[in-house]
Amino acid sequence: MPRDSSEKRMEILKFFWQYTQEHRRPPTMREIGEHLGLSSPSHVKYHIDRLCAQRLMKREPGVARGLRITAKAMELLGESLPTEEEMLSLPFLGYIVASAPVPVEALSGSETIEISRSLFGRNVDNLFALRVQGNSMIDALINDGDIVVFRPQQRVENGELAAVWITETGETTLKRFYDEGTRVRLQPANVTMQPLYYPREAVEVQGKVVLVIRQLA
Amino acid sequence: MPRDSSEKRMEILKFFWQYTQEHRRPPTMREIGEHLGLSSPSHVKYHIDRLCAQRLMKREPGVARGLRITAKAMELLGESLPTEEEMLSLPFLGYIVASAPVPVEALSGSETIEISRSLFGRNVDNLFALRVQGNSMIDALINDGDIVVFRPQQRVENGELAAVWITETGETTLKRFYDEGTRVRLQPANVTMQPLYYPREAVEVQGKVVLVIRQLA
DNA sequence: CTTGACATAGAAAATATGTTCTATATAATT
DNA sequence: AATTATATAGAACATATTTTCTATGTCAAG
Repeated sequence: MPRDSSEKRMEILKFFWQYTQEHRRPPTMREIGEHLGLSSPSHVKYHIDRLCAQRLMKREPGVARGLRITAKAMELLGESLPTEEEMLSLPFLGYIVASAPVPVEALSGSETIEISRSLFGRNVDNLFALRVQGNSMIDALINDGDIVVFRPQQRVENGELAAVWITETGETTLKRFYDEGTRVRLQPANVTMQPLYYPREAVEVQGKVVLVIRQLA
Repeated sequence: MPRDSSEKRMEILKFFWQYTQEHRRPPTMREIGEHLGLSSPSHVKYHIDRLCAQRLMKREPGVARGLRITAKAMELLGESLPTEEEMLSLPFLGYIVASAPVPVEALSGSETIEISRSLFGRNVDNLFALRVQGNSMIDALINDGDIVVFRPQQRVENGELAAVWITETGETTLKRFYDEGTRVRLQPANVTMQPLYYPREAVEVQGKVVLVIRQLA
């Protein structure tokens, strides 16, 4: 009885995707058939051929498990295929503190943090991540323990959140940055804390905050 | 001439990885042998078997292209394997508002958001994500536009951030949840806003906040 | 020097898997 | 009513792939 077989084909795509995720290899036609309850491999091939005609799948003739799913099919499935290109592996450089910032030496750890590319804009070069220690940025909605991702840059607009390197102490701190002409003001985002003032050449902006991640439970 | 065959094995791992990336399926032993210049499949199997013994690869006997590379091998290769298992594809269900919460119907979108598994604890079943609209949770450091990830659960501790379904309006809202015996209090985290009170059976906790993500630039 | 572990090759056998062919049934079309 | 496209099954076949077996050459250790 020819039921709605477009649904059946969709089921094939879905199964193909699942199976590939789980086994790290494409399924055979028989495996697909088994899942769908189709008892002959030729029957599966029949549907596969149609899926290929619709450009929802692609095959390399003659190779075992030589099936692929196309981007078109992925859209149809509503999956955003998390390929390697979609993922960024950011260096996770340790802690950044407001009061007693990390020495730059610490900025060489080998840990990384994986974050989906889609959470960022165009330029994702050299992004790096730090974990915030202390609650000096609480008014900027950044809490103790939050992970902050920075885009490296030497200049930021006044008032932006930035990682700032203080030459004389060799430490880096997270503050709101204000260039006031004769000096710069590093402003904690916490009403109970006082700003720091430095000559402009005594500090160096290392990057600006582009993402904040907070783990709760 | 028995050269340094540990290097040869490394080459196998490397080729396996490359091939898998490129073709979206594991290579056969013959394909590996061809690449390495080994002329017999048994020779390849010989090395593969040793790689398996070292737990650098894994196989399912009898299945064509039934090879895998282990995490241990990935480390060896210096690749940070952003595999599917390391990634979670959470359903991104739309917006959640405090004042005028989304109707449940909206909770069926097909968008997803990719987040690294490592940002979560043990249980990552059925996590889902919403984007916050409005600033009613500002005191909880959750801002307009933030992405919030929930773990589905029916009970939360008093004071925890929860997605709560209000039966009569058919809407879901993000609040601090307090069970006060005769009633429940849904408390916005914004001093300028008043709490909502409901009979306990009029609301249903849908999940608790486990992650907050804020994109800045 | 002998022994044994390792690296290699080739062929043959055993399976796994894709492909082709024949046949049947239903639904839509002519 | 006849025709055609679609959906399905089963068997047989061809080929891809893994697995087993036998052999040979090198090297290190006894």
